[in-house]
Amino acid sequence: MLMPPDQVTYYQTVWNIVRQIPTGQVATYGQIATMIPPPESVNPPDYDRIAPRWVGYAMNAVSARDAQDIPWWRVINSKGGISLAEGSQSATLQRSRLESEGIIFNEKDQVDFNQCGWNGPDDDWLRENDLSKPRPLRKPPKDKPEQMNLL
DNA sequence: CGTTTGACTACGC
DNA sequence: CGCGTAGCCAAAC
Repeated sequence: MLMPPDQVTYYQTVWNIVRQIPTGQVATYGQIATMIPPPESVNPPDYDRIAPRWVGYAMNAVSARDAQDIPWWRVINSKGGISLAEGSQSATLQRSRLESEGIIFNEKDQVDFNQCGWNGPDDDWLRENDLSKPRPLRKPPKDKPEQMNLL
């Protein structure tokens, strides 16, 4: 079996992660990038800024055929907005699909990560796939002010 | 074949 | 907060 180029591996890793995003939740490009170990050719400090773009390339490379298999619309940018060209057919489709999953966009066309942000795959899945745990997008709800948790 | 252009993000003003 | 920029992979011009 032929060994695929690194790029193919990277893209497939991205797609595998995107497949794990549950209905009604969203992940960011940067969040997905932090799960994937940096290639040796990249300086680790640079990786955090470079890799999110690679995730964007991977999403751009999702073919129409694969799109059935990959919930590409659940990947948005770090500001909580849709990165596709505003007004484009793709952007409209992405937003409508998210809204049909119950996701709310505010007046600035951004979602609330505390409400719909994804905190990453299960630990078991991450371990099986040799991936790192991402920074959670959704902070633990402090809905009980009277109950102060341990620091 | 050099240039441009992205589905990005952290950081410095 | 908003704006500009660096960082750098591929694919389309």
